[in-house]
Amino acid sequence: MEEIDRAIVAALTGDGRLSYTDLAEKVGLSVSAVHQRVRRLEQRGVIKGYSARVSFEALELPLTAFVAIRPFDPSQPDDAPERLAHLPEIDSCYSVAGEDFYLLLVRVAGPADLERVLQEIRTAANVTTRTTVVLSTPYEHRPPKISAEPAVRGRSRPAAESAGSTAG
Amino acid sequence: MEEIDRAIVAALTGDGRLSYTDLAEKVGLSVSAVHQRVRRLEQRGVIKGYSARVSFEALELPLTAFVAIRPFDPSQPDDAPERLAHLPEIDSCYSVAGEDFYLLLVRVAGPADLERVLQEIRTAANVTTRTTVVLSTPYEHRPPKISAEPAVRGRSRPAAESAGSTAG
DNA sequence: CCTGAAAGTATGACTGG
DNA sequence: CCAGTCATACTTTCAGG
Repeated sequence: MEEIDRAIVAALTGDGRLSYTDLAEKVGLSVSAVHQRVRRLEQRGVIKGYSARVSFEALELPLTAFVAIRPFDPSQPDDAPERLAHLPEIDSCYSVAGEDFYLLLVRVAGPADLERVLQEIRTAANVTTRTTVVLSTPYEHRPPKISAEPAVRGRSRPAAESAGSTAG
Repeated sequence: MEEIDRAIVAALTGDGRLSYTDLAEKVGLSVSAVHQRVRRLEQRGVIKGYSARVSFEALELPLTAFVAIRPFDPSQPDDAPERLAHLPEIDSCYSVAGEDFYLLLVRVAGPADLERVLQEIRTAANVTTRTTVVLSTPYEHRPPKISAEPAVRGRSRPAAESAGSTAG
């Protein structure tokens, strides 16, 4: 990916509702060109979609917790993510290396809700849980570093490109 | 918050670029009314902003890890979040209950990058780290459950519903 | 791959139930 | 608090360098 595409992605991660007009000004292209690039980025899957950022406190889900799970019986087929997908309190599910099998991020209304969700997790996926309550969130979902200077790290790339220089 | 506002928030978490026209159709109000409600939701901080969802693989950040940290010297002032904020590889920082002080979510290009970031975390915040590598992400950042559970029992005027299968 | 322009559509403010 | 209208701005497509 090249410099202008990175600038577009960076701008849209900061404000997903930026108009093509503003975007064109930011990156120094015409509106049509920017529009074309955004469509290509969406089509290639670089931009997967757009979301509103909501306040979980305002949605009455002020309690966040990480729930590490591991199966009671490791010989059983491991389909925990599917068996837990129906629980709307689970924000994210990560398959992890280490002692645990999965790490879940859950958001609930309070301790009583957390207790209920933990029970549902245990019964639905036949797992044990180890829960870490989040006390506060200094920052979350920060835009990734998308610099204009792509650092090539140890992967083979087309021979025509050379590290650190702009390619045509 | 009431039912229609919840429906609006749910729709916008699923697609942050929905037009007010589409939104009005979904919730069964006029464009003007929906527009007014969205502005109030933004103003009240329920909707904090809009973002593009990007593919971290496409951004050449395919390696995700959780880094639990705790200070070398617990008597020192605990300002780890500020001292780590400058590291762009840190996606999120959670203050947690339990053995560790903070849980960081980091995204990097590969193992070599992870090693470098861990060193930077340790020196910048004077902490020890315990890292859990993410192998895969079955799902992430799912829209929270918003509707169907009003806080106060009571029914306002029924809104005409049409075409309801969005944002589970 | 870019620019520029034209048609269709959404937005934002305002009037009025 | 909701609906309708209108001027302005944006989006989207098409022709062309």
